[in-house]
This record gives sequence, C-alpha cells and structure tokens, in this order.
Amino acid sequence: MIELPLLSRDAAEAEAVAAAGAAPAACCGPLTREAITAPEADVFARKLKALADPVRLRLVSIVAASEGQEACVCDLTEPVGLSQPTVSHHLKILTEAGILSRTKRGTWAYFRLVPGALEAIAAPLVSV
Amino acid sequence: MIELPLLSRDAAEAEAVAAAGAAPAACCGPLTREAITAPEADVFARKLKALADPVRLRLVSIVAASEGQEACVCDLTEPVGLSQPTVSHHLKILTEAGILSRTKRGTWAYFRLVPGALEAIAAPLVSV
DNA sequence: CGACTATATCGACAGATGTCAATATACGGG
DNA sequence: CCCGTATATTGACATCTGTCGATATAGTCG
Repeated sequence: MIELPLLSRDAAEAEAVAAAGAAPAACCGPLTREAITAPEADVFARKLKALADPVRLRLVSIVAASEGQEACVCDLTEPVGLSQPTVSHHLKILTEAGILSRTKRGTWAYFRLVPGALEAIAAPLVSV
Repeated sequence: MIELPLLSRDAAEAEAVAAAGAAPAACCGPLTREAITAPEADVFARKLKALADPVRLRLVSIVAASEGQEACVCDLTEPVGLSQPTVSHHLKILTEAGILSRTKRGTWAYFRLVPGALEAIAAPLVSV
C-alpha cells in the first residue's frame, strides 16, 4: 500500500470509494441514539465545516446541478462573483473533505460531486 | 404580531414551531436538483455553521441522548471538559440556530433538541 | 434580607478563516 | 520554443471564532 501524504484522509477515502464504486461511509451513528464520542465529533465537524460556507454550498450546488454533473473553475468564478484564487481555495477545501473530486483534462480542472458524499454527511442527523 | 428583537429568526421560528406542534422547514430544495440561490445559501450556511463544531455536536448529542431528552448546563460542563461560560456560549449559538430550545425551571436552564431540527438541516443534502 | 447556587454576559486574546493581488506552475498551440 | 490561458500557491490582511477569568443576574433557601 502506497502512502498518499498529499491527500487528506477524506480525499483519499473518496478516491478509494470512486475506484471501488462504493459510497462514502457515515462518520458515526445517529446523534440522537447515544452520545457521539469526541473523536467522532471531530471528524464529523470537519466535514460539516467544509460545507458550512455560503460560497461552498453554492459551488457544490452549481457543480451538482450542471450539465454532466461537472464544472471547471472557469465556469464557477463568474456565478459566485469571487476571484479565481478564492474559488480555487474553496474547491480545494471541498475536495479535501471528500465532497468534490477533481479531474484534470488538458488545462482544465473538472470538479464533480462525489456520489453519496452529501448523504453520508446527512446520515447522522436523521433519527432512524 | 409582536416583534421579538431579542430572538434570532431561527429561534423565533423554532418557538413558533414548538407552539404549533409542527416541524421546522428546510431552508431550500435539494442542493443537487438545481443551483441554490445566494440568500438560500446564506441561511443554510448559518444553520450548518451552528452545528459544525465538535463541542456543539457533542452537546446536541448528549442532550438528545439524555434521559427525558433534556439537560441543564450543569450536566454538560463536565462531559465536554470546558468552562461554564464556554458551554453557555455554545448552547446560545445552538438555541439561536433553532436546534435546541431553552426552558428555565427554577435556577436551572434545561435544553432540549427541537423536534425535526436536525432533519430539516439534513433535508437539502439528500438527493430525493 | 443575606448567603449560596446556576446561568448569562463581558472583555480579552490567540488562532482560524475568507478574501485578494501577485506570482508560480502546467498545458496547448503556433 | 515561446506565448497565452487555466489553475494553484503564496503572502498579507481584516474579520470571525472559541476559549477563559471576572463579573453580573436571577432564583432558592435559611
């Protein structure tokens, strides 16, 4: 097994998931069943933080709702009205959280929603 | 209709919801159906931010998993290992976001999970 | 009333976060 | 091979956030 020091744990999992065709796993059981442990809370909070920004929510939504469910940075800069470096920054956070995946084709970087990523984040929030 | 300047919009909605016996409404449709608008993203990000902290996740979970689904500040300080003012601060954020409700009985302030609040946050994340 | 307890608020402070301009890197085309 | 374009990285900066100790507020019980 080769180490992937440049990839976060979440991004690495997302990549493995894509290769295997499986869906990302939820971090933990339902919050309401029994008290979440501190380490589980850290992991879950990291994922929620990645999503808890109006710009990043819009980026995820635009990517997911796009033709072919993918978009490049150049498609995203104008809709959110921010500079290219800022958009790249947000996309990096979303990718490292395992929410988006990045594929480079030529000069362009295409981003896609990782299948099941949002559902995995939602899972601990629903009662049963 | 009386104004409630001391309560956030979310807390006010949560209170109305409790009075009517209804469940909190989701901020918007599924992220993946069509692109979320900027104002919707702001509202949704505010709710996610309230939850996107390891301490607050644990507080919500401890409250929800408690006997009688409620807990007072004194029950919560020790489990999370933080000072009382800090715990009060986090509880205020959760209450203003409409996730917890606060009831004062005697000297104690009891916090409960607002029914349906977590599901309302999860709703836009699930595909259909 | 006066002491004690539970909670909230305030002020301060370190560290995280979102943003941009400038720059670096990588790729494709003449 | 050099230029133009797309993206990523860096450095700087203002703002937000989580934490604490100190203090204020409010309720209980002698």
